Amino acid sequence: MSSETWLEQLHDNGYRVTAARRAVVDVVYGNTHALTPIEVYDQARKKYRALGLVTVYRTLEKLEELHLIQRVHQPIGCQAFISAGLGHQHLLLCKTCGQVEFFEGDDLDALTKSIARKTGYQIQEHWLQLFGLCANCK
Amino acid sequence: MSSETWLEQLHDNGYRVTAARRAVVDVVYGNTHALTPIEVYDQARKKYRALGLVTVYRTLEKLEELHLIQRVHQPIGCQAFISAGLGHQHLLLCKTCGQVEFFEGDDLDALTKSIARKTGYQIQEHWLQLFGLCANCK
DNA sequence: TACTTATTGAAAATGATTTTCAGTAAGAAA
DNA sequence: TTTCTTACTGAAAATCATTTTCAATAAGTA
Repeated sequence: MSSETWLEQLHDNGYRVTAARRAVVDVVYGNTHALTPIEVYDQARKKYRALGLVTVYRTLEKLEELHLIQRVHQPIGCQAFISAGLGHQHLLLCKTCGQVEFFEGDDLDALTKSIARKTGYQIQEHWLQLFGLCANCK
Repeated sequence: MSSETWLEQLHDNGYRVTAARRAVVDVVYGNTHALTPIEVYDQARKKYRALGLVTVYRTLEKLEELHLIQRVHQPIGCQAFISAGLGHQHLLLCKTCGQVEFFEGDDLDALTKSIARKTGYQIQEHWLQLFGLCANCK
């Protein structure tokens, strides 16, 4: 499994595989840090100087649409993206270096049902995120 | 407990209580819907026509600093604010009308410890949010 | 190899937020 | 009360992120 997978996905969905998109995908694919569009732009331009920031925005939009990346919400801002986890996964973020870990196995059924009963809401989805310090930063 | 409480808090922290701030506080205090700066501006101007949008931004900033309001993160955007809950509370949001409910009593200790062990992270805080349809909208 | 049309980067437009600034008014002190 | 300092105000300008426009280019099918 490599970044080629993402390029194939783009192709299979009717999008063209271009040098600009390769550069963006190469930066984001498998990166364990959440990156903003500008950060992607800066890193990708090291490999492909002619890249435009607009193309970064457009490519991230398509990758998100194909569920290959997902937006990361943080106290400092909500414009960063990370490779999407497989299935129902949650994020653990290092507050210092921005490193991201995925985890699953949260069991919120009991809590969800209890809250649905108390509030009368029909609960459809949940967001759970943990913040802390990674092994390196602590 | 009324919006006067918030005005007192502003005063006690060395900020002045002005007509503009009263208008903003009157709109946000006790409101069960998350409101964006523009929405606060539109509603507050009904009571105080001379209000400027800049002052709304500045007042929201101070209310957040005093932990009287908190920012609400949603799939559609992260610029809205709601009266802050007391203590450690989480949000339940109606996807249709934006109504907000607070809840507490999540017990994530077991999960948190297990993930800390697996990842080597020192976990400091967590975000939990539920989304669904409120009793009216469902 | 030719040809259609999606994609590109640059520039302009947009929208949200922040800064600047000179006039105003809150509220402490007299 | 009145005075006086200075925090606060709204308008306009500046900034920053994101989106749209557009003519040139190149992906990839025919």
